[in-house]
Amino acid sequence: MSTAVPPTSRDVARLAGVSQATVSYVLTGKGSISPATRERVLRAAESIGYRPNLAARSMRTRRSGRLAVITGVVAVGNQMRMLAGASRAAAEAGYAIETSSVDGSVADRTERVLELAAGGQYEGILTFVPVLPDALSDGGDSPPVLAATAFDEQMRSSGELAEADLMEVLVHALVVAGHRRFLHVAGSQEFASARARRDTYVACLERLGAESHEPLQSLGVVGNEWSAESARQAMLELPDDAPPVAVLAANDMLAIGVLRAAAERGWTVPGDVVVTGWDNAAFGAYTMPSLTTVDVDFQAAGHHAMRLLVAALRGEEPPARGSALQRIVWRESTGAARPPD
Amino acid sequence: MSTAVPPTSRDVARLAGVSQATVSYVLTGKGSISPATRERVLRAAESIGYRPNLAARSMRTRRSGRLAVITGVVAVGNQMRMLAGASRAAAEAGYAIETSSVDGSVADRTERVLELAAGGQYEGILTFVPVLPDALSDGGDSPPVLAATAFDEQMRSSGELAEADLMEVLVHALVVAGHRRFLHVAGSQEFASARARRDTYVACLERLGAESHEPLQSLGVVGNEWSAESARQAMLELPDDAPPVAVLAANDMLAIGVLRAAAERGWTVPGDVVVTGWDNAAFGAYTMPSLTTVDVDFQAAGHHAMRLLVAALRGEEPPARGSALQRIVWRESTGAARPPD
DNA sequence: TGTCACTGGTGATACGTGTCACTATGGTTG
DNA sequence: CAACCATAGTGACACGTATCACCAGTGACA
Repeated sequence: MSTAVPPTSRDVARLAGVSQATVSYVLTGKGSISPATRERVLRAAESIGYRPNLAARSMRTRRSGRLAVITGVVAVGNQMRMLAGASRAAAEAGYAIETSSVDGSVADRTERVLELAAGGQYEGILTFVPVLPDALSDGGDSPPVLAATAFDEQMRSSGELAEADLMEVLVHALVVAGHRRFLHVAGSQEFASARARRDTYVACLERLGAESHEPLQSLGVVGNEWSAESARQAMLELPDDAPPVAVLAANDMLAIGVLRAAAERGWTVPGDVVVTGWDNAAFGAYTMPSLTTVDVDFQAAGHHAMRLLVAALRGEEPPARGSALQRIVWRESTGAARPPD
Repeated sequence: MSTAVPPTSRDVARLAGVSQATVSYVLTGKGSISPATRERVLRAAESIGYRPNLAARSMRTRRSGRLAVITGVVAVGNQMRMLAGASRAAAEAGYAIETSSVDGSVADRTERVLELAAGGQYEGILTFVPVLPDALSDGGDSPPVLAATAFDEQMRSSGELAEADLMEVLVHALVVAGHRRFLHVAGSQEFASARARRDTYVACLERLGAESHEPLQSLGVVGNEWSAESARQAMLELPDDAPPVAVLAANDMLAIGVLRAAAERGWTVPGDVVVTGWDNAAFGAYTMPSLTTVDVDFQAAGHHAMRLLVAALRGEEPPARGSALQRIVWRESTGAARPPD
């Protein structure tokens, strides 16, 4: 009752009255096979529930059909959704993905990626957590390694709309709403997304400060990790005369730390302080006050990342990204501020 | 420069001056090989960077060495951490895991699991999201399918400490603190964890109601999904004379919906209402007030789940779970309530 | 001394597939 | 009618490993 031997292509061949080679040609669609025979083979395969043995196929073709995805346990973005998108894209391209979770320092992660790349059982590697540039490659001798966190830089260099551009929109809207003093709570600068948001913030404030008629003040940039606690600490260290101030946090986890600290200091939000986050985490709509944030389509991002990887390992042109993946969600934490239009 | 053919066991054999069979025996540790020869083979393998071809091995052994993990995108627990734990356990047991993300109804998920099980390329399947019992099996003809969400039921039947028992501790502590009116906001009853928490709550209140000198009132159980919005709605529908009431939510996402609704209704927490969550989500320490919750070691849970699966497919006894994976984290949302000791 | 058990190792084979080289069969053309 | 070609299909082989059957040598023991 236990081990029913799975049917092979020879079984199918016997049943269809053809040779095993013919079955193989039918299934790969490569040889020249008459429609009648093709039909007969397909029926035979169907009838006995034949499924090609992937191990044998992969030995013959020397392609494993497997991709590795490196995930972390850091509370950044929504890796679960990215994974879902990547998983779907991989399936569409005929690949299976294998997940490898890794924490530790960026050096540890890089080490792990190199190890996986050298292992030779993956055709490509996609990482959701940052690694040192040494590990990244787009082909050649070793399998391509792509960092999903490096998008922004790629896009920036390729002239596409960078994902952090919405940071400018946020700042503009807050200026229009009358805010003059700004603070950015940055995320771990290992992440390209954190760097992009920070850089955009800095550049934007500089430019506005130069253009503006009224004096615009930046209290600078604080923080260098993704934890709510670091954001809270940064807020608690602000001088007493700080508010009113507009705090732009690099993600929602930092933003909730800001909210908490404001409450602890007796500052009202959005009265004394306004706050924005990023990522549209599920809890953000239910904090008091609810959190203005940037909604990111993580599933689409994961899907796109995987398509980029597949394109790279097939030597195809990288697919263009679809429509905008992000939009600002205005909520209570920014008070009356709204987009200019 | 492109395709350097990877070395095979024959290359190792030639280099070590032995037969290919000997190399195989050394690497699998099965034959009788002299220490000297073993050493020589290992050195040779090391020197040319030999790695066994898994496809060839798996064809020969008829074992794929691969397990599938089904994840969802539902905001329950911390699947990322569970995945990390499961990933580690699988690696320890010599298996590779392949992730497949699936959303949709429980029927869709079940369909997908059955499909993967029938595919024949996985030796076992672990699912983090609930599926219909039809799909679950622990061996026999098809590969074993184990639902990581069904733990509680297994533990309950085997007499171990059930994970929902801390619900009783929560209720007790709140009774001691003087609370007399209770409400449970339940999660999706598809999940065994949600059912367990609900059942424990109901049983506990019934028992206390019978024993107690003072009248204990349960406002019943509301909700049947994991969304903060459903919890909020449930709270908004409470009659005006409801507080003071102690609200025990099935997880932190529900709890933050409760907090939000309480604020909207003008009820203070923990003054008018006290609230507890579950899972110790990262945001829970930073809400206003911070959230009393149950800390769950998801990584250990995922690790344990994978070990159960591996034991099942090897026909071994299921490993006993280690020490307690859960503990209550008392925070502001329950005011002065503390454990009895 | 003959035999037995044991150690350390070899040669051959099968796993299931994709693909190369080749053949038989008609059909078309000179 | 001979020569050629396209079509449809076959037989054989190789991929890299694990394992079975077998063999040479060595010491122990009757």
